[in-house]
Amino acid sequence: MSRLAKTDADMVRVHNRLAVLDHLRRVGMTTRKAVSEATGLSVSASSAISGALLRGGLLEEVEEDDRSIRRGRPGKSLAVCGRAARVAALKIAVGEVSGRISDYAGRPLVELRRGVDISGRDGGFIVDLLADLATDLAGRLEDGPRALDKVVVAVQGKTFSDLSGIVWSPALKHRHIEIAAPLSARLGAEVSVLNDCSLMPEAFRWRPDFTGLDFATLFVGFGVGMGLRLNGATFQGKHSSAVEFGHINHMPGGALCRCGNHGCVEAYASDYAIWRSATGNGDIPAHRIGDEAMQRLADAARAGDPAARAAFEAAGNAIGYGLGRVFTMIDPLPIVLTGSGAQAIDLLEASIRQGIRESAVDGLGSDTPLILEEDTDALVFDAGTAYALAALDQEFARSAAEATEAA
Amino acid sequence: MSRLAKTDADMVRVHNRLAVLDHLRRVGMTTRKAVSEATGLSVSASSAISGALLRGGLLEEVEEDDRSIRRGRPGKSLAVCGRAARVAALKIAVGEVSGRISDYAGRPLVELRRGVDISGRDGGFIVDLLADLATDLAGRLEDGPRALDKVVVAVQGKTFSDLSGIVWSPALKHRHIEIAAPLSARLGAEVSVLNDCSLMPEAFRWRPDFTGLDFATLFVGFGVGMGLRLNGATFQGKHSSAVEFGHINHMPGGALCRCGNHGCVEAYASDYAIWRSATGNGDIPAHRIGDEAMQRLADAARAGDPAARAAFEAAGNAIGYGLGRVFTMIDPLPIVLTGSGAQAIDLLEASIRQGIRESAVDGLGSDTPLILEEDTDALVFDAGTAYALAALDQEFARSAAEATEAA
DNA sequence: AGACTTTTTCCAAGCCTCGGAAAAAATGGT
DNA sequence: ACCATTTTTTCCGAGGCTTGGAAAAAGTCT
Repeated sequence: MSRLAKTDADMVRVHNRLAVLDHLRRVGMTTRKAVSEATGLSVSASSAISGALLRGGLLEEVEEDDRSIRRGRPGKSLAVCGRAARVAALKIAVGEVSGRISDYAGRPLVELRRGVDISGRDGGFIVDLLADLATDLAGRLEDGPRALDKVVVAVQGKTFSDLSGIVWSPALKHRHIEIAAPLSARLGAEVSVLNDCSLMPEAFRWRPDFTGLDFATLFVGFGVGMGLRLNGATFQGKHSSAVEFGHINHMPGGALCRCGNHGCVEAYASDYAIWRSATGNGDIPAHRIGDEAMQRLADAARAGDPAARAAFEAAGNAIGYGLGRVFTMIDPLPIVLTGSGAQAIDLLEASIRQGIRESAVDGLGSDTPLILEEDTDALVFDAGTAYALAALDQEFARSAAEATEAA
Repeated sequence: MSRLAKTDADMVRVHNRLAVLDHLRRVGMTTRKAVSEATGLSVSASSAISGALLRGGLLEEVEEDDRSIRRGRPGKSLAVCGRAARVAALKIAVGEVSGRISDYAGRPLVELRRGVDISGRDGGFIVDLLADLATDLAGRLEDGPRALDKVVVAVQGKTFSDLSGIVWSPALKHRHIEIAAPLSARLGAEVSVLNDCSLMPEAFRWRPDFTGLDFATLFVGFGVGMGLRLNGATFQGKHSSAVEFGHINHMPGGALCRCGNHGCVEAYASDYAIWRSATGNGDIPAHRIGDEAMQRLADAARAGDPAARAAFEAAGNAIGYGLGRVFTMIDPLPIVLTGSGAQAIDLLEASIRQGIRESAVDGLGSDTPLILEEDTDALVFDAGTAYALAALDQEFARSAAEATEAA
């Protein structure tokens, strides 16, 4: 079996339609001419493709208010048509499920959050819960309920690499839970299940300031997780779903981690690890440390409490060494930081950078940009939505032939 | 600037020509029909493309001796035509430069090895040395000297990501040495300079048993280095050239490494580290530990010498933890091991696997296949040759239009 | 209102690949 | 020997997509 597959006219069409859609998602609104210049397509091709996508209902012509006073025929502005689809991003976390429905242009339409103790529940319950959540969300849409076109479920924990369900999650006692197939049957839309942290770089997929940029997203909170954008693609393992940054070993034979190993980054840098270290309690706390408790701990450190200060410093050190190791393997990368760690960045940053300095060759990357994103939930919803939309774009571009003949 | 570039008929042609070449490199020799089946191209297209490549001189029709007694018109076998090009793979190591010229079919034609003390020499000297080596190699070709079409220089040490030269090498005192441009001017062929370890996965590019497989190549010897093949592509960083596996931190605040940091994998697992640990000498030896010295050390360990045994065990442990960290980030991968570490695998394997077990989540990957390749030089030559040939294939596929009209 | 400019649309041409038919090159049977 | 069969190649028309240039459209400027 050869590795290179053939290409033909179909692929050219799909590729170029995707290029047009992709560009419109980035800039929001432009003319056919501008699309042509940005993509390298000829004006004729840009016009033809735009026309097909317009007839297919994926794009719409919009009135641009900002028409600068220039001579010549003004370009008709195109934009992704929100009405073309509805996608849902759902999220499973410890003690909570939440979700958001967005339109095809990526605009958020409704959001819901629901505290539920799902810890002991089985797969059927989870699927029911998600299906109800999605149905309730759809019911609250302004222009009436409407079937979803694509659903993404972001999960704390490890998911199957075929996006079918959950291998293991700290939110659940049960293991190996199938989600995609049964939920898809309930909702009538394709469902993909992914790890929340590894999904996160998708949130920046069309953000102009991140275009072409390789970076890492780092979640520090209940656990510690990472997402990587490398060579313009969100990194996905073949077996596991995630860059298990939290379980990269920091200190051989070190502190006990929830995973059973000793010395993981998470065993120093997660909420429970910081709490455990600051309180001098050697055990892993049975329940999740609340955000308020972490805030109090951070305030104590800021007030000068030595044990708390030391705990945050050890956390930053472990994160820094972890990043240094990643940078040594891959490259120094800008870091988007979120979770409770982002709230305590004042306590962590110095030791993070110090850790990188000590562990990366020539200390390379110790001055890497740290971008804070306080709202983790919004980030996950953005990421899930972007993932869903990108998948829809693919499907729509592929079936554009039918869309054309329908006109 | 959009990320997706346009596609057109030209790209289709290039892609499909590459698919045909790629398949022929894998299987060595087949018929147009078989190519069609393997690539997914129609028989007509396969035939047309083969014809064009044939006229362009990239392929040749060969007599297949193994013609099984079947009915029907026998297929004419095609193969990559060795005469189409000459490529050189050169290698810079501590105290030695070497090289090999191969034909376009990848068959080795001549090889040379030359011991030279290059440590204190500057860029001009290195370029002269490589140019002379290449010229001497070309002079020894059976069918007379001939200009090279592509040259790859594999270097121990860090190289520029634009393949233009050496940032730093343990073989050289000078830093920032430009190689590609001046050597290219001397030899009349494009020159690419890459790190030897990160290049190594290329050696397996067309090996059928590695098709579609993700794996890592691990060199343990004078230094410690790694190459990664991920998603069918050899991983290259944007800034540095290599997966600096040897400098992934193993133990915070641990043993002193040549790079100046403390606790790198290399500071435990490289020849000098093992030697230093076994002899109880705390300093980094000024000169390279010879292969014979390492053999003696290994034999001592096999004979039961406790210090030597402990040194090899610590080395294996550091490698194992390093692999565990890589596996946690990426995925468990098969490992191709080469260098003096491959010779001492009996002393290392247990502690390597133990280290993976202790550092990877659920010990995943501790049973990963370890494939030994004793001949490091051959591996590097194979890799450089494959890299050069792949680059040539790209160029030839692109210019196939001209080749066609020449017929 | 007419001249200019700029964006879109329209159309013939050029390249690929595809599918089917025809040709080519062997084997097998009578 | 000779013809039917089988299998691989080649040939040819059709279809799809992009391109470049010409024509049309839709505004400003004087």
